[in-house]
Amino acid sequence: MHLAPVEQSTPSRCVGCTARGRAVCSVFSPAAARAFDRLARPITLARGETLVWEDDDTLLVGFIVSGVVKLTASLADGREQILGLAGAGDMVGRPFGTRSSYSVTAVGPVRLCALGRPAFEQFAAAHPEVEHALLLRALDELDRARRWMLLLGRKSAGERVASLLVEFAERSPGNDVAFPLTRQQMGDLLGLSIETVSRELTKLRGAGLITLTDLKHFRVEDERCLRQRAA
Amino acid sequence: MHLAPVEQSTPSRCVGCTARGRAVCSVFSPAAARAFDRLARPITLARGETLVWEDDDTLLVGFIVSGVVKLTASLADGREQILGLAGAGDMVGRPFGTRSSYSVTAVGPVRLCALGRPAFEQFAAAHPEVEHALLLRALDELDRARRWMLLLGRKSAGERVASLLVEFAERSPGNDVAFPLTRQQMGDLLGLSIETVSRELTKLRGAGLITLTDLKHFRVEDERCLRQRAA
DNA sequence: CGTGTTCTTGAGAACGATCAATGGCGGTGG
DNA sequence: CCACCGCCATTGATCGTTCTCAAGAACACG
Repeated sequence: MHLAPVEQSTPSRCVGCTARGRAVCSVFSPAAARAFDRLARPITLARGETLVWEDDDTLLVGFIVSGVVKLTASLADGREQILGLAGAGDMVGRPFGTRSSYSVTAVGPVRLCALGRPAFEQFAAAHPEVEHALLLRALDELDRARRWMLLLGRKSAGERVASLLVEFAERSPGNDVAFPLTRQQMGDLLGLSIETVSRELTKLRGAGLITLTDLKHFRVEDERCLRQRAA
Repeated sequence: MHLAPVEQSTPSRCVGCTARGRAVCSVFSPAAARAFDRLARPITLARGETLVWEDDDTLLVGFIVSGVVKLTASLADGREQILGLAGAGDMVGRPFGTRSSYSVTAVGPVRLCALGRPAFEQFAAAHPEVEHALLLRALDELDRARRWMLLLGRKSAGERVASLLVEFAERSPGNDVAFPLTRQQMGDLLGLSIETVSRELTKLRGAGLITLTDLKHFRVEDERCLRQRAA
């Protein structure tokens, strides 16, 4: 029969996607995956490239396949705040809204899977399980943003840096952790100057809580104490 | 006929609800409204009463009918940060998650409409239009939280206070605005001490941008300049 | 092996917190 | 009705933390 189900003849690219397990896409039904596949196209960003600009119309929604992007907001005089990081499986962009209130910029090389915002909105509306998954993620992100507000509003510089190192350590398998960010980016995330970040790191080193093996790597020597300092 | 549609005989309390137009409930189908009505019960809180405690299990989801609640997180030594305010029509609680990462406390007398978290989750899952509305709200809240992160991380005390006054003014119809918060609460929201808030208010008064008619009311004299100071 | 970038360290200034005292307002009870 | 009390807000003086400016060191790149 040459009238075999046409779906079989368009194998989904999603199937082999390395971010599949972590992304919203994991809840796609086979039909949804095929529909998504037709709409999405791959995009790559080099380090420093910006996908969405603050205050611009959001034309795209993307799902990160690999790499890390930062979400940043800034003031007229150039002061910048990193609002969050997004990695493999995370969504970037703002469905159901026109203006983006932040920029999305690649921290390193990034691959993602993008579609037009209106197309994605239609797709989501047609698949309640997708909207449910988006809701769960949005609520999680909201919790994370709010926890960060406590850090920005009330924690001291030392507590902020310790908190960040704990977060890095939690995301890393071994005891030896790589800084995924430059000092400048850590400052922008913590609401501190680059010099203060550096000084607090040397304080922690001096206290024996961490060792800086390399400029880009550290080792947690006393996790208990480090967590305590994170307050 | 005594077999008239049974739905007609259980009029929905939602129908007369004053928060109806602003809440997620506005998208309820008649059937959804009746189902919601069976599950929800009214709750009142006095000023200072806490509905949900930080780090506690979230047992309830509520929709505010009138009044204002604050969402707060705090550190072991008592430092506190207000993460946001919720008013008529807003949802409080954390569906689809067990632990609340913040407390919910009444700023003044509050009336709300509450149901058990699991019951609400089932209800939401059964009504995709409700989940869609929740998603839109969650994304909006996320944008607001992130805008606040820029304030907490990078704005000066003067800019923070001006930003807050602009927000108050935007929510008020006339030029004469009431502070919905005490100085302490404003400090907790802005990540500042109570004294700094007070000093910045007098600076703005001295500059002629606002007049403090009463301790609890101010008038915007130069909105353009005030916005400029909000950076 | 330079050259540019990033990181560290230091000195000084500025900003906001803390401590302390005073003033204003509302509620309560005599 | 007034006096008292408690809470909230303002103002001042001082202290500490963090930022800014500046120089030098370590590293990454061609």
